Amino acid sequence: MKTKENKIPEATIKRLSTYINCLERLQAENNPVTSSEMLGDSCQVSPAQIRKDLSYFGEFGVRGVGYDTKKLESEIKEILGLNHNWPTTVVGVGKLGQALLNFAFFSKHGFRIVAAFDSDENKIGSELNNGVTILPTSDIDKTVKNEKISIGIITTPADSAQDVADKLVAGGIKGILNFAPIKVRVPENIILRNVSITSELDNLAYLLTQKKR
Amino acid sequence: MKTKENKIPEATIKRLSTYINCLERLQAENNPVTSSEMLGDSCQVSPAQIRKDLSYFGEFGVRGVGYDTKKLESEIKEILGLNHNWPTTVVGVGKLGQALLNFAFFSKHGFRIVAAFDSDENKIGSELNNGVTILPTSDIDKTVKNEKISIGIITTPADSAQDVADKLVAGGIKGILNFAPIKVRVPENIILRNVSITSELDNLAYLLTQKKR
DNA sequence: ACGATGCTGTGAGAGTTATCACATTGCCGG
DNA sequence: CCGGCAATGTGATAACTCTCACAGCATCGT
Repeated sequence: MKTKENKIPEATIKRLSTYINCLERLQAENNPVTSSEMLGDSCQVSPAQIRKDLSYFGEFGVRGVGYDTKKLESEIKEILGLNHNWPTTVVGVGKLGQALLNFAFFSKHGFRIVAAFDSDENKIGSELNNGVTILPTSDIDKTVKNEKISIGIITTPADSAQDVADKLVAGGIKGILNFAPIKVRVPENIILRNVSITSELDNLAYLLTQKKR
Repeated sequence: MKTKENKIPEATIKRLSTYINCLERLQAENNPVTSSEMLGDSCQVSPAQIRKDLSYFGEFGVRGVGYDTKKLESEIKEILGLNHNWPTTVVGVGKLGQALLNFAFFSKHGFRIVAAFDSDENKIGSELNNGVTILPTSDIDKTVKNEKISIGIITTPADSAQDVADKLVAGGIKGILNFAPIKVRVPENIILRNVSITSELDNLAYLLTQKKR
C-alpha cells in the first residue's frame, strides 16, 4: 500500500466518481460486499479497469472475496477529497443555476453552498431553499474573500462568464467549474474545468451521422 | 484528400465542437481569416492539435495564410452532421430540462425540439416558449415513433431515468443524452452518452485536494 | 491442516492520442 | 516572374491509457 504519487489518469478520476454512485446503489440493493465484476457490471466499466484504477491508490479489496461496498465508497471519497468541506458558490441563478442549487448531491459530497450571485435586480435579495440570499455580482470579490469560498460554479450566459471568472479569481477562489459555453481564462494556479453541454450534443450528432454510413 | 474513414479520436470530436464556438467568436471580432495559432489561443488548444484534428477530415486551410473562419465553421458543422435536422425531445421538464429548452444553441446546431415529457400532472398540458406542449411520459413511445424523433435528452431524477430510456428505445430513438446521475443501459445499436455533472465537481475537488499537498 | 477455489493486484504489452519538427505549398513584393 | 515568407499538413516519435493474463493471497470445505 503506497499511494504512488505518480500521474493518475484523468479518466481514472472521472470513473472513481461514478464508482461512488454505483456503490451507493449496490448498498441500497443489499450488497455489503461486491466484486470488481459486479461493480463493473453496475457502472459499465471493465473489471480490470476498476482494479487498475483502485491500484493507483492502494489495496482496498480482499483477494478471493471482493470489496466492502461501504468501506470502498468511503475510501474513494477520501481519495477524491470529498470528506473535506468545500465552501461553494453558484454565480448565475438562472434555470441551470437553480437546477444545481436544488441538487441533493452537493452536501453528500462535501460541497456547501454558502453564496449565490446574479446580476438580475429582481432576483437579488430573494432567498434560496437553504437560506442563502442572492447577492449582486458586484459583491463576488468581497464575499469570496470573507467566506473563504474555494469553489465557484459559473452558470451565466457566455458574455458575462469571463467577467465573473475574473471576479472570482480576484476574491481568491481556488477552483472554477464553468458551464457557460465559452472557455474562460484564469491564472495558472487556479483549477478550471469547463463543462460543455453543447459539445456533448454535437458529439451525439456526429456519432449518429457516422452510423448512417 | 478525403475523409479517411479511419478511427477518429473521440477527443477530436469534442474539440471540433469547441472550435465552432471559437470561430463564431473570432468572426464576431472581425477576423475573416485565422491561423491555427490564433484559433488555438482562442480555445486553449495547441496549434498542432488543431491542425492534426482537422487533418483527419481533409485540408481546410491555405498554407502561408490560414483558415477562412466562416468557411471552416461551416466545414466543421458539416463534419459533425449539424446541418442535418435532428428531431429532438427532452424528458423531464424540471429546472435542468427548462434550462436546456431555453437554449438558443439548439436551433443553431440543427436540433429541433419537437416534444417534451414530464410525469408531473401539473406540468402536463402546459406549453413551452416554442409552442411545444408537455406530454405525459406514457406517451413517449408513441410520440417518438410518430414524430420520428432521433435524439432523446433525459433530465429526470435518477430513479426514473432507466424507465424513460426504455420508453425512448421502444419508440425507436437513435441516440440518447443522459443527464441523470446514473448510467442507463440501452441496446447495442443505440448511441448513448452520459453526462455526469457530479463527476465534474468531484474531479475539481480531487484536483484541489492534490494542490494542497 | 491443507488443498481447492475465487477474486484481487499488477507487470507487461497492445492500442490510442498528443506532440514535434519540418517538408510543402500558396501568397506577395519587388 | 521569381525568391522569400508564413502557416499548413503530416510522418515519426513520445506519452499516455487500457487490456490481458496470471501470480498472490484470503477463505472455505473436508
